[in-house]
Amino acid sequence: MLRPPLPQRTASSSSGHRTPDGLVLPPLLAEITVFVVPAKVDMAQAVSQIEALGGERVLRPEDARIVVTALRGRPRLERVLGSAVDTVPILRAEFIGDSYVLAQVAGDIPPPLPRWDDYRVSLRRRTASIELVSGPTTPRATTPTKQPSTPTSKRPLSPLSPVTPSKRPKTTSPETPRTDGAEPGTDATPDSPETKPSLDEDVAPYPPDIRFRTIPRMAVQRPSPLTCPNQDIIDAIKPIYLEREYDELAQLNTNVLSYRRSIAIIKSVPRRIKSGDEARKLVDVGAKVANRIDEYLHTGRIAEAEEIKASPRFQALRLFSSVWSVGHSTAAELWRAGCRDLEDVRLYFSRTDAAPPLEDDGDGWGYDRSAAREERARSRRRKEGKMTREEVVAAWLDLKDELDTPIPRDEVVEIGDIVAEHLGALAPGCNQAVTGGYRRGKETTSDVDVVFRPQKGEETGALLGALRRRLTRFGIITHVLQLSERETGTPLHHGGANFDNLDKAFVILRLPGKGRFHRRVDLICAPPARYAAAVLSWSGSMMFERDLRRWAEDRGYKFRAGLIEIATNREVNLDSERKILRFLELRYVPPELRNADG
DNA sequence: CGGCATACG
DNA sequence: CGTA
DNA sequence: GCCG
Repeated sequence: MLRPPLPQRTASSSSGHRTPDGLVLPPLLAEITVFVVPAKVDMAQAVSQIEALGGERVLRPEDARIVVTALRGRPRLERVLGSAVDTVPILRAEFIGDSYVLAQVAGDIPPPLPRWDDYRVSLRRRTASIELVSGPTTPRATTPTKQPSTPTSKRPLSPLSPVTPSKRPKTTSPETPRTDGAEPGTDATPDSPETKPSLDEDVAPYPPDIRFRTIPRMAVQRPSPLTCPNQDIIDAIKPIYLEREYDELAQLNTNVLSYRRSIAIIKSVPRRIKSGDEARKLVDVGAKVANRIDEYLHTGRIAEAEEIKASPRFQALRLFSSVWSVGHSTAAELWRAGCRDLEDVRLYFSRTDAAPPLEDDGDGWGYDRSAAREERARSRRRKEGKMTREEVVAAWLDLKDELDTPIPRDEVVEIGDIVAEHLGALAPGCNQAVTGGYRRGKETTSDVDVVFRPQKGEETGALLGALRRRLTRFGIITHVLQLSERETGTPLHHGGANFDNLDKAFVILRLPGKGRFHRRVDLICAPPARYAAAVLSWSGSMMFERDLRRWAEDRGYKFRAGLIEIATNREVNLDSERKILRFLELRYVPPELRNADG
C-alpha cells in the first residue's frame, strides 16, 4: 500500500481528528474507502470532509466501499465507474456532508453513520437494494424496539434468519402430539431403541419421571437446561476434576473428561437424584462418580473436594489461570516458580517475556526518540494482535476487576448493537448473531461472542480487518489479544483440504460513554456459506460441541467450520442450524437446551 | 484396551 | 501451550 | 473414568 496510515494528531487517543476549528471529530468514515467521482461541481469540500472524518479516498472505484458523486444517471456513471457501477454502492455527495454535520454535534457518544440506503443514486435499472443489517440500524436511538433480547419466550434467541424474521419452522401438524421420546415408559413404549421421536420435534426438557437409562449418550441428543435440580451435586464434585486439570499428566489423565461427561449428563436429569446407584443408570456415570454422589447425599459434602477448595495452591492456580494467556500448565509452573499472588505473576513475565526489539526503521539517529518509538510499537502491537505475553498479562491485570465483572444480558445486547452499527457502516446487509452463553440464555456472561458474515463477494478477512480497525479508531476496541485474519485474495470456499477457517479477533473493548467496563469480545467472521455452521460452532456449550463432533464422526462427517463428508472430502453447506442438525439425523436442540457444561 | 473435538496463533 |  |  502506498498510503500511510492516517495521521494521528492527538498523542493520547487515536480516535478523533482535529479540524481547523479545533474540534475533534469522531472518525465516522474510518475504514470506509471512498471513490469520489470527479465532476464539474466542485467536490473539494466532500474530499476534505472525507479526510476530516477519517475516511480514505481511493483512486479506483473497485477498491472503494462506496462511490460518492454529484452525477446522476446510469450512462454517465457507467462511463466513469465501468463495471463497478453495479458492484459498489453509489451515494449522493450529501452523504458526506450529512455525516460531517452529524460528526460536529457529536457529544460523548459518536453517532451512527447515516444509512447508505437514504443516499442511493437511483440508476433505474436494478437498483441494487441491499438488505438490512440484522441488528438494529440505529442501535442506541431509543429503547430497543424488538430486540432478540426481549424474552418473547417463543423463539427469542434464534439469529439465523434475521432478514426474514418470521420464517415459520413448520410446526408439525396438530395430529402429531408431543411424543418427545421424553414420554415416560408407558407400557406401550418400553424403552426399546424404537422410542425414537420424530426428527420434526425439537428437543424439549424431559418430564420429571424420565427413566435414567433412556437418556442418550450424547449431549446433542438431549436437553441440557441452564439450571438443573442437581446443581449442588455438580458443584460439590467440580473441584475434584478442576484440580486434576493442573496435573502434569492431565493430557493423558482423561478422567477429567470422564467427570465432565458425567456432569454433562446429570445436567439433563430433570429431577432430584436420590442415590449414587440411581445415578449409575445414566450412561457415563460410573462407580467412582456414584460414590462421590453418595458421599455428598449422605454427608452434605465431599471431603476431598472441600480440601481442594481450601488449599492455597488450588486457589492460586485458579487465580493465575484466570488471566488470559495463562493456562493450566503455566499456572502450575508459576506456582513452582514461587509465585503466590498476581503481582508475583506480573513480575515473573516481565522478567521472562521481554518485548521484542524494535525493528530499525532506518530513522537512525533518533536516540532521543526511542522511548516514543517504543510506545508506538507497543501501541501497534496492541491494535494488531501482536502483544507479547508480558503485555497481555500486564494489561489483563490492570483491567482484571472489570473483566471479571459478569456482563448482564442488556449489555451483551448493547455490545452486539455496536458491532452491528459499525458493520452496517462498512457493509450493510451483513448477518450477525450474538452467540455463546448469551444465546444459551445465561443471565450474565464473561465474554461476548459475535458471529457475522459478509455478503457474497467480500472477503471475510477484509471485513473483519476493517471492522477491527474501525472499532479501534473509535477507541472502542482497546486491545487485540489474538487475531487470525485470512489472507485477502484467496478464493472463497475451495473445498476439501483447503478448508480455510474462520477469521477471528479476540479483543477487549469498552463501549463509549461514561461508566463503561472493559469487556472480552470475540469477533468471528464466517464465509457466507458457512455462517450457520459458525453460529452452531460458537454457540456451545463445550460438551455440546464435542458431542456434536463425535456424533458427526460416527456418521462419516467431520464437523469443522462446516460439515465435510469424510469419504469424499466434500463440503456440505447448509444455511441453518436446523438443517445441519437434521442432516445429521438430530432433532433441533434450542440453544437454551445446550447448556451441557457444569 | 483404544478412544475421548477440533482448529489456529 | 494458549485460545475458542 | 467410562464406554464399547
